[in-house]
Amino acid sequence: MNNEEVAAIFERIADLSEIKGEIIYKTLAYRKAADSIRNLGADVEAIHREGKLLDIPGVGKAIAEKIDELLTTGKLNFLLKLEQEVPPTLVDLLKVPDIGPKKAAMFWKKGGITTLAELEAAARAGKLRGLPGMGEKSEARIISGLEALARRSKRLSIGVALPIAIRWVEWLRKLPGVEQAEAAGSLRRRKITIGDLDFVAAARDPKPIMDAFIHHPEVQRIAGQGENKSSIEAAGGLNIQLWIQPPERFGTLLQFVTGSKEHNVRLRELAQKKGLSLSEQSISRADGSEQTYADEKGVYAALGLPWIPPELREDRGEIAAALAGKLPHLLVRSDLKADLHVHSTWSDGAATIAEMAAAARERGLKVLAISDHSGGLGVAGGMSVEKLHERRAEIESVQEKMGDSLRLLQGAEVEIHADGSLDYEDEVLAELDVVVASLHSSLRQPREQITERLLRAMRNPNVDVIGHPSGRLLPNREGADLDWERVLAAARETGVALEINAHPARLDLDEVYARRAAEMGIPLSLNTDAHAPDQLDLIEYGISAARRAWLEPEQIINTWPPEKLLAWLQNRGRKTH
DNA sequence: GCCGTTTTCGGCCCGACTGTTTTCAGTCG
Repeated sequence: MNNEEVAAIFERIADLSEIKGEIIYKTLAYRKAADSIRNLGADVEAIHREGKLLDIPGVGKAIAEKIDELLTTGKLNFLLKLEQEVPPTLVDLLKVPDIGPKKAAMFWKKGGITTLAELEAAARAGKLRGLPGMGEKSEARIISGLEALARRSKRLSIGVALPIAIRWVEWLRKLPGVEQAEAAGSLRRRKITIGDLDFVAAARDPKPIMDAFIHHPEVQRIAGQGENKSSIEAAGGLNIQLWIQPPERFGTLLQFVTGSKEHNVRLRELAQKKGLSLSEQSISRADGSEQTYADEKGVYAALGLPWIPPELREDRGEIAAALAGKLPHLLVRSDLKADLHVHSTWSDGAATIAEMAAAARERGLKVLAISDHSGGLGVAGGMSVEKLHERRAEIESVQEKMGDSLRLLQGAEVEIHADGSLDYEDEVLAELDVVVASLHSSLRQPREQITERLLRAMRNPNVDVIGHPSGRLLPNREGADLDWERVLAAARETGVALEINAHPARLDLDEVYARRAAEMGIPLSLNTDAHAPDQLDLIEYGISAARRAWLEPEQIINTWPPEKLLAWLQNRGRKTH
């Protein structure tokens, strides 16, 4: 079982326990454990083998035993029993807005409802309104919620969500009375996929702003409206929240709405230990006095912490690091000197080498590898060896024109065949300055096979970088089922760099493995995979991904001074394994 | 069910919004 599967089991236990009416702190413990497992970056099976399950935060004796049973026998009696007590289909009801564990349990016990279909039938027949705590309005909200659920978009990739969010923020900032407005929530933390959009605004009088918000032309449904907080549904089932506080309370508001929820819980626990109470409005003392904060920095300072960058606010150790003065100094765009993975018209790119080079120079890069596809990838118009040799002259000619301002490298993105062999012979690879080896096809091979395949490519001393290692496409296509323990071990052994592909549909290597890889001393390479000049700006998404992985500049070879990077590339081929 | 620079037992974040159970519970972030 992989981490995701184990995590999903504990989330299921949490959902069912909550409906069963188990004390809330037990269900929170299951959720916390699920989260931890998902964020491990290491294989839970490997940790199990080493007998180190108790080292996982939020995993104690009881949960460790459950993991052990799960990984040893493939099933979990505790869950099987739970599913006898609580109809498993009830967890589907929790997805409906306004239905939580209490209502789900009530529908089941008092109304005999266990499935979404039964719920909808009962609601439309007017049979919900007689149940405890249910009136006509609640029944109508359930129907509306069921419809919203059907319309609701899947999570958006950050590349789709960010431009939408920017548009809304600009609209908000133009409203009279709005002194500040920001996108908060998971978008501000730059998660790779976004569920809802959350905006915060500072204003003296919130009413006209809330009014404008719920009457925005894109609003399809008003899910809630109040003085400080309103919630709407926009086109495509996208849910959007707006929170408003006066300017002097904007700091606590922005902090609160940025989240994550888990980060905020830790922060509030910390506040409590200091005899303080943190909310979106202020920090208050036991005597009732309160202090307001216009910016976030003040909020963190009041708790004895340096400001924590939003990308780190996931309760993955950032508060402990902040307390110890050991927050990473995260990568910023100006740190990046090189892009080792861009395409040109020699394969499936839209721009010439000269155009890509000019765009790279404009953006302050010092090194650019033209890494067109090898011949094997038919759809992408990959280069035959002959074409590759022809291209060499053009790169050299553009290099002459660029002079010292930009160093162009002869590169290729070489296809890793289904058996792990590469698309070009070793002699051809050896002629190149940079070899990025990537999986594009047969991604559904079984774990053992696809892992071996990738490892074979990594062990080729001509390979410098493994491009978008998992091959995932966000938000829907899962990556290859790789044995990450072996992949990371092989990367450490061979010294090959793992790519963080900045394209917002990839962001691959995933942040949890990127963080672990960096901790293991594995070099990482942050590249755009640009197929046109303006796609060089997609690097922003990659930077966010790297920041979420706690990466510091020196862990990314693209930040190295050009001489150091070139020396590293030249020495790669001579490595013995 | 987890966890410990106050604790191995007794805690475990805080407030807005909604609808209904006329004083509060449920849901959400």
